[in-house]
Amino acid sequence: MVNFNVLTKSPIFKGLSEEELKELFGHILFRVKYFKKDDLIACSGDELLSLCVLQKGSARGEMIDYSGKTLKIEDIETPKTLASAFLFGKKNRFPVTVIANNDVELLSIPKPEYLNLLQTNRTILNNYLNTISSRTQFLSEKLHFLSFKSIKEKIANLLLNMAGSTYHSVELKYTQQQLADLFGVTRPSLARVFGKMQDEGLIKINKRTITLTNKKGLNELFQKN
Amino acid sequence: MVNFNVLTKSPIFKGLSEEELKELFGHILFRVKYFKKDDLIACSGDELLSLCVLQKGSARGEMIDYSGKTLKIEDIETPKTLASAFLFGKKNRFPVTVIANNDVELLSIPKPEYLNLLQTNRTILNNYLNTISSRTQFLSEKLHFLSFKSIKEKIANLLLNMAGSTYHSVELKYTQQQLADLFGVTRPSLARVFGKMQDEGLIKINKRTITLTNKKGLNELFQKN
DNA sequence: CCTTTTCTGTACCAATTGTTACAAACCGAA
DNA sequence: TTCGGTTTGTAACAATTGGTACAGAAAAGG
Repeated sequence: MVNFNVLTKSPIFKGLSEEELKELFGHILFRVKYFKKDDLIACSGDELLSLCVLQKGSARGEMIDYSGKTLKIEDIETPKTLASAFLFGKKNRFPVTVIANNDVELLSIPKPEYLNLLQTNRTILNNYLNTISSRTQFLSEKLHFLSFKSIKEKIANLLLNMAGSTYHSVELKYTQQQLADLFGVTRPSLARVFGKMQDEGLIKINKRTITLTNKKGLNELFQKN
Repeated sequence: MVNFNVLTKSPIFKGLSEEELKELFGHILFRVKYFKKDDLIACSGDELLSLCVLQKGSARGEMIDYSGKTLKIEDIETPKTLASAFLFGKKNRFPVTVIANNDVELLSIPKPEYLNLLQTNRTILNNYLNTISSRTQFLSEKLHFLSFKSIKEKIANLLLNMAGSTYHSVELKYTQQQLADLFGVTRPSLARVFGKMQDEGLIKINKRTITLTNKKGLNELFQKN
């Protein structure tokens, strides 16, 4: 049975009332699939032929390596959609293997039916476009951030971003450890670079407050590429 | 004037005939904007309020750093769309500054009108969904690839991907230099790691052909994370 | 105030990669 | 074949970062 109340809270159906949803679902084909704990919901590489919305329970995405061992895990909670960014496009296949964490109810709408929904209802179209676009933008930002190779560049980028063109000092909201995790480096390495940048006269550290004493110099770190 | 012939070749209008396009464009509002060489088409941070298709000329995307100097460049050729992945989503703003390389004609369709097109014509909807989804998938892959930190991991990932589960030897289609550029590392560093992996008995190198002598060992490189 | 925990600065050494340089191997064209 | 350019293997050294450890500073809690 479709749980319309849950669906109204999902990213792709938000903004619609239960009544509107019921009306829309009266004109399309769909299925509700049931899984028990540790059931296989989808396999990495499976073609995505329908939009899948978790309306009950939670699932985990697992990466399987070449020898068959589980690698990384990502969790998918209740009102969310499975691999929504992979429903269309050239490689419309599951990037991960999806397994049920507990009793799971999955609303499955075939791609053609979902296209009907998108063309019928502007809110649903807007929701979907915003969802996948936001994801693209998130990935773009992440990728841009990763383009800074050295720790020094990462710090410079962070500080210049926080300061903008007006401010000359910023206050860090993270501990060194949190910042190190964010950068994907070790804490001592981060501290070392901070110290070196202070020695070089680029910044001045006072507790969590960092003064950008040489903005021009910080900028020049990016020139040599 | 709209050049419908060019538009039929653009990623978001392909599959439609000139006649169909003319018919569709008869029901929506749009503009054609003209730019001369080095004219500013859009500024980084500008809100994206309309879909922009290049129907003549070419443009370049420039990143401006904090001190005002130009950093990186990306080229946009004729039948393509400007920042199509940034039309929707939370941060629907230009990620780069766009400047005309020569005489440019830009078809500009306001967002609400484009939404009408998407709802009216299934081909256009499919095209757009495929376009931005493919981009997301491209970014996802790139990001996944960047998650391998060391050169050794990158090589192992490449080889295991090329070999799959059936083959035990692969032939590289790139020179070391090309591969190094792809990985974002220097050529000698890459060669060094290749040599070391051969010494460790993981692979065997014969010209461009690489035999995976120890697949299990290659896999284990990813375990320690 | 003192104690405990957390955070920070720093030192040391190992591992990895970049940089530069050079010679051998390879390959296509004359 | 010989020549010239490209590709590859390798070496030596520098720079960066990771890993580990430890002491002092700061913060939190009694």
